[in-house]
Amino acid sequence: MKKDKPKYRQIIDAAVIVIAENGYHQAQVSKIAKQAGVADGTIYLYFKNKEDILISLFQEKMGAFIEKMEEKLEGKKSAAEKLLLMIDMHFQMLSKDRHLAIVTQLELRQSNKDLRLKINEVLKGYLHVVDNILIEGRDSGEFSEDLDIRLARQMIFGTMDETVTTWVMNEQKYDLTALAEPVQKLLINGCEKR
Amino acid sequence: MKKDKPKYRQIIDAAVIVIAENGYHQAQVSKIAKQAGVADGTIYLYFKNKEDILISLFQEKMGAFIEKMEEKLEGKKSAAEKLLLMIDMHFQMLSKDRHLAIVTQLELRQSNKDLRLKINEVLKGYLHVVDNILIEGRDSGEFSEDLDIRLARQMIFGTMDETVTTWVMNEQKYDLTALAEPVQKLLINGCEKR
Amino acid sequence: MKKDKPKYRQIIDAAVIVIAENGYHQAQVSKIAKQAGVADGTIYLYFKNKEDILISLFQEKMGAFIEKMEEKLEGKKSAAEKLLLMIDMHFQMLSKDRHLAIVTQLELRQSNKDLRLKINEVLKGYLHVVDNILIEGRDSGEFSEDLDIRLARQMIFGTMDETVTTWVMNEQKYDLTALAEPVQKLLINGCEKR
Amino acid sequence: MKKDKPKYRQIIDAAVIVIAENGYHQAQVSKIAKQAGVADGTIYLYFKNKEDILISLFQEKMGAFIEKMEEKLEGKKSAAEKLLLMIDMHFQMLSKDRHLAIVTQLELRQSNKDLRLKINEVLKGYLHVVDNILIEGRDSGEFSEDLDIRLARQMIFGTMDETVTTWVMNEQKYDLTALAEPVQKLLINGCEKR
DNA sequence: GATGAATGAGCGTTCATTCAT
DNA sequence: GATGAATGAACGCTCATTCAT
Repeated sequence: MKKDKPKYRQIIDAAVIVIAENGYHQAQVSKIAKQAGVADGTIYLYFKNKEDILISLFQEKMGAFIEKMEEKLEGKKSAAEKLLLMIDMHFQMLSKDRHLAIVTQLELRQSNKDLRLKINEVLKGYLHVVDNILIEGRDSGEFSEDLDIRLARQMIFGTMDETVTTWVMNEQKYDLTALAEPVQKLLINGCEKR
Repeated sequence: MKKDKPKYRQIIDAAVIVIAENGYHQAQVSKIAKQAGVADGTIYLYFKNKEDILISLFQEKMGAFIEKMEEKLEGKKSAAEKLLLMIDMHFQMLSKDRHLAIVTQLELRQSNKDLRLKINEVLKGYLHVVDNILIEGRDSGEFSEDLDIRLARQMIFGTMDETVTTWVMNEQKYDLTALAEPVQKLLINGCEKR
Repeated sequence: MKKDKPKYRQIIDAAVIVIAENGYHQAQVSKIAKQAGVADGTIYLYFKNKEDILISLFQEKMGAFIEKMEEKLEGKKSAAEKLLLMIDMHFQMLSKDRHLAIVTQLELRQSNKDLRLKINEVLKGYLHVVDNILIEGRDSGEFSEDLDIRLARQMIFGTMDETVTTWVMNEQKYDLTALAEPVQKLLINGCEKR
Repeated sequence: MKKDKPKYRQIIDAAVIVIAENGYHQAQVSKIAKQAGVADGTIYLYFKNKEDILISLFQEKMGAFIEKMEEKLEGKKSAAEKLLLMIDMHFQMLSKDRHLAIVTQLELRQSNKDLRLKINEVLKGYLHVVDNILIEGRDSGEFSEDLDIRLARQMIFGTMDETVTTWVMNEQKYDLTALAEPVQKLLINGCEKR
């Protein structure tokens, strides 16, 4: 399996660094190869084409993240707790790897529609995690019984995404993880005075 | 003033159509010129360069939208009503112009960081509209008194954006405007049962 | 006659200034028109095309110069005196008009072969002046009897031209006219000790 | 070293031919690549840009020429002999390569000021050769003791250049090398009868 | 005569991908 | 498996010239 050979990860990690430091459109294959310490041609022994590097990058990082999250979520009882854990892990993952944050929030979005459709495919795993939390919360009576799962999921995703993107655009100047709890509260309670 | 001449709008409208139908990276200047019914060189009598077309496009469409919205908002009393009006107008604008929806939600995001920074500049006007609604709601006692304006704004923006993008990615198959009210309710009440 | 209308000279003078200040390749017709205070299209009422402006420029400036020189040369007796007068007038003309010097020595040479052939056509008048001085000197016994007129003319032209070009390239920092006499002596006596 | 690879010379030689046959402004990179038998992109593995081809062309041809000349000059005793050798070699180099003659005398002069400044830089090596001959001649008593080296150099350069340019403009119809001796005599003796 | 908006042909350069070694 | 030299398609922009007013 190619994915288990050291050069596979080497190239993906190089791609994250090169894209974060140079921007998507200045991340030429030759630069990634140089950063990875391999020849240009070697890239094509491990990836079908440049797009394949980016999809694989997303799959590797996001796949590992979702797996880890599902594990941890089992330890939590209420939907509210699960939601908080998810937001917190999401913010922590991106806080820890500033390169990855830039790549996922800014650079990878410059890819064309095709690539983004494939990225969405990967995101479906994440989506199911959110849906499960929401369904669980609705069925247990924690959340409103007529909660529209799809809309609620879009609110949760959209809010987290906007929060992280704003943080990246502000050059990661403040502590993102501190926002996990207030964001969770906001998502659960909404704006209204209670 | 160049902006008042018919060819200015002609070119911008052509750009929206060409970008929506061909994608950002396949929207060559010559294609836009052809669609607008002018010569390639004519473009440069009205715009500094290709990027300038895109910025102007965004300014024209968004600027007009924000203006119209501010006018209409004056007629509403409560913050909740204003929020609903804003979401509804936002969804209606993009529902009415399917090309514009594709361009703002998918294609324009492929632009480089520079262009996106300029787009964000334009968006600041929208941001103020949201902030004003939130502040008003908080001060009037409608919304929670310790509402974090910045976070709430990110939730509102993020949710609307995610909702529209999902709709566009699903090829605009369902009625987006029907979602305005449920989205507003969700933003105000959150997920929790009350 | 178009040449007698004020706009004809106006445009030529504008061309000299624009070319000297912006360089040959940055001397667009629209810039020349603006400098001349006329509309772009007006240029084409007085000149066939852009090349025609440059040829006319050269004809006007050089034609007037040659005429004036021929007049003055009549007052001189010896070929040596005539040679000195010619060199002196040549250096003075270009010393007085720094823009013209830049245009003839540097910028106009960037024109294509066709234009330069036409410029050479204009220069033939000058050439005859030199040839006449040389023939007169040879026949009067002042100059060597087996002087190769063509070679001698090339030496004189070449030396004057190189001297002026070097002066222009050195940003006209020293007094060119002071070189007229030493140059004439050098051309007459050569390098050898006598 | 890129300069030692065969394609480096191949491209330079192709540039000489293409420029000579099509003119400076019609010498597109794609034409040069085709003539050299390489792909367009290959040019950019050996040269920074189009201008770099032209500078390198000049450096290669002129650099080699000056080196060869300095070697041969050592075998000559008197300044007069050295001057003759230099003129002869200059005329022979350009006589042997008709394409190169066209390029250096006509086409390369159409380049912009930047390129010509770089060409002048290369010419400084040649300039030193001439200066050395003149100084030697003056110090040995062969040439006039109050010879102005700078002016004399301008005369020699100017005369050679004008002679070659006239020959090229006359489509190289006569034997240029036959003019080496008469030109040398003229430069040493001047016009005057002795 | 004068205007100036409109035209449209033309080209240097980049970079993902290949393939002989 | 690994290399890296070679490939060649693709495009934004300029500016001399025209012509309807």
